[in-house]
Amino acid sequence: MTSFAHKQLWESVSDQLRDEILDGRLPAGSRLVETELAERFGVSRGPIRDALTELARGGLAVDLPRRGTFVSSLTDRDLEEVYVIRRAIEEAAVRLAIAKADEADIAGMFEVLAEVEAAYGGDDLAAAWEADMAFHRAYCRLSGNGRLLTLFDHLAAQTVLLMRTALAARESLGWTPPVELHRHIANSIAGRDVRGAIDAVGAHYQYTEGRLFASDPSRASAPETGRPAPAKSPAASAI
Amino acid sequence: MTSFAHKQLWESVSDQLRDEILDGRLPAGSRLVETELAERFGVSRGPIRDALTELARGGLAVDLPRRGTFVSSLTDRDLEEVYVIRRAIEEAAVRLAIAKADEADIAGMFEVLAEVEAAYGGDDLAAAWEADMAFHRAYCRLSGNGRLLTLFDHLAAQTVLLMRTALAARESLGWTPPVELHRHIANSIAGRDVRGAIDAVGAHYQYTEGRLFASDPSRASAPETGRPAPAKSPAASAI
DNA sequence: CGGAGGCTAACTGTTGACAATCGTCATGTC
DNA sequence: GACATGACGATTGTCAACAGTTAGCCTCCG
Repeated sequence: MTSFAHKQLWESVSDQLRDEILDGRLPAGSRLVETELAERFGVSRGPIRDALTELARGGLAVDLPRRGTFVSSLTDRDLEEVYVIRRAIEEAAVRLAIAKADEADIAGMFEVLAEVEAAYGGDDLAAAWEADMAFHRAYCRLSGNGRLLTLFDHLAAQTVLLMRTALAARESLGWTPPVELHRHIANSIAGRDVRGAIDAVGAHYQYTEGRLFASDPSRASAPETGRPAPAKSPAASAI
Repeated sequence: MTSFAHKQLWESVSDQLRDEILDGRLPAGSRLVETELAERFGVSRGPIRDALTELARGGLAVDLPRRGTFVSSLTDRDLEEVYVIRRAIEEAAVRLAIAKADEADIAGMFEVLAEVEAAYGGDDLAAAWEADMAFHRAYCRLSGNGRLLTLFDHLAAQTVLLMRTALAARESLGWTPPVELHRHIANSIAGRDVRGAIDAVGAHYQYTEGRLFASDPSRASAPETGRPAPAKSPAASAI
């Protein structure tokens, strides 16, 4: 209860950089030079290195050994990877949430959902995405699985990053937010309908992926046959 | 092809420590003192810190700020968290593997499976676990999803760690390895039977969890009602 | 004019040292 | 006798500097 955890220096740096990356102030591909950041934040290179490691851990940056650290420039393929995992763990999350959440938890989830719908009604698309993630995060939290929650946080951050870079450019218009799909998920959880909730999550992702990859005909429904190099490092594909 | 990647110092340290943790030479709860390790490995504290960060990232160690780093001592609750996520992503993995794997991939998977069964026939339980993980890893790799694969690696390492510490003590006897469940998974993938493969993975986990938590009657089928503190850090529960 | 090779500058990987913090133990007080 | 308080030791967090490597540019040669 009491432990204020004495925020480490690198945490402040990491938080600040994460905000700038997700805000777009640090565009994808930007080089993050340790000495520059050290001077800018008024600390030594040590905490900067820790902060960059943390960003790389969350998928927002990639570290090329002896080359430097860069803001991740995620591709459609990366987003597909992220979505596969998000769908899998969110389906597990709603199953657990139904088993563990009490009425107060569910009421809180609906509050978040209302904020999402309000945000989509406004014209700040970035704020809407943030609220959208907060809703998904809500039932991941109700799963009571800490590992699942932090995993979701990492994946959500990567989702937001790509949303900003890729989607905003090409089809920010034809996009209609999946409000009724969200409500379907929430209602299924509230109604303790496991099958329905899992299907609702699946429907949500099917809709979203269909929307995102609509412009790429090669991914219509069949997966590509040729797999690229084994890629020991998962981030190697994204500079 | 050419890039030898010039293995960083911290990677060697991290690999060595990981082996020792999974071997049991570094028991759960052991304190990992930076200065000691620096002297032992003949390097400075910098690479040691990087190595410990990597271990913490994989869940094999926990870092208490200003207190030190310790080998994770995972609890049943941690194992349950791990298994929930493993089941979720492995179900997704087999789905993708069926879509993407060619015949050579599947033949390779069956080779690994044969090694697992041979290992379970022997008397080196640790080697059998390692082979077991290699089989699960095989179809995660066939998913073609790099993030999923590294996520699996982290979860598998935590599984092995807890297997050694907890399970070996209490019921290494009554344990019958799920060889037929493994073969069911492999056959379903080979037969391109998505539904069957997913169900086979589910059956495997249902069996394994039932075996592991059999001694804990409170977890028979109903989840616990009282949730502990929110636990901002997922590793906080495990010293 | 184009390309290969070497040179230079900049940055990361690593190191050793300093300082702040936490746990432990001893001491003193209620 | 139990609890609070203080000092000490050990360990981590942070810092500044050195060495090796990488990328970019410039020159030289064909």
